[in-house]
Amino acid sequence: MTTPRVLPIHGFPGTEEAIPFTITTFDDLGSPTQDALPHRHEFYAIQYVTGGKGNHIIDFSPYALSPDTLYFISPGQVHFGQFTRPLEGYAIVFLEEFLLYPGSFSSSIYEMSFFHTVGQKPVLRLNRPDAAGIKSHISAMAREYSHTGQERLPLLRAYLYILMVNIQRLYAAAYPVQNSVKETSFVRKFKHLVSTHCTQQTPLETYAARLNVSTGHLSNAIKELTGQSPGQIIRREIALEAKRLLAHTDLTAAEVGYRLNFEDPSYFGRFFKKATGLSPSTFRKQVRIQYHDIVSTV
DNA sequence: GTGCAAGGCCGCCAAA
DNA sequence: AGTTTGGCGGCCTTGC
Repeated sequence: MTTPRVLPIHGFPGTEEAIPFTITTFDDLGSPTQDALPHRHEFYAIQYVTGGKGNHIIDFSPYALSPDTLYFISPGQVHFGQFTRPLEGYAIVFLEEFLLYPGSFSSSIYEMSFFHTVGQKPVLRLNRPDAAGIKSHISAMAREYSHTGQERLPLLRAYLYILMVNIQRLYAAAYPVQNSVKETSFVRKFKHLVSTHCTQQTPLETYAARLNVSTGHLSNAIKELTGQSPGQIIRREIALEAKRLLAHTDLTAAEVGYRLNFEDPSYFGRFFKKATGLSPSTFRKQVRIQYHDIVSTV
């Protein structure tokens, strides 16, 4: 198997209608080969798995697939599946703007702690009664999706919102944190901004301006809530992007560095080693052995 | 919010 | 050839 030269980025799947929202079963999704290759999305995805066997690898962490489990993929995350039995269940995908349509709810995607997770897994295993509730809600969503008429759009938005608030409650119970939703949503918003801007050299003031706070407040708040300085978080995100490119492309280490705005390959090497404990080329070898193992042991 | 000093980051160079 | 390590210094970030 040859490594693709570039890492695929999937835009919103083409639909006959204009709304950035779809719900499908994995059967209807067609070629599972697409999901078996490392790729990333511009959209959010909630996967409700009811059957199938294998592993789902999200940004280098493998998660065994099991029934009655939800998987949350945020924009930019590199993921792929290794299936020995095809997936069963639903995939719900949407863009953030779907929640922000005129007349929609004022809530923000960043209030959902299962997207842009801060330390927690992007996975939620449901117990039997919770799974039944989520499943019937998603089934109702899928039915509404196949309808036509004016009420469809507001209903789908409402269904999605209620689904996410319900998931949020279960997720918060599974992964308790001490900070409030408002505080952690600020962190998630910052981290998402960082993940989309870290490949350019973006000064701290730009992030602060986007978040409508001063640089001083940004530094203090992020340090307070995460224990890390903004700079540390930015560098961690850059290191993650470097890992993605090393693992999934044929770019040389120096080229990966250039892409991430490192003028000097030698400094990039030192940066990467400090962040991950491994040199770029050792990481590349190691992760490919790991993935090969996952492929062959499943 | 402002100022300042210490430390860490980042780029240049050499060498293995 | 490309990668990795190390020294050196300007300058940005951090934390008081």
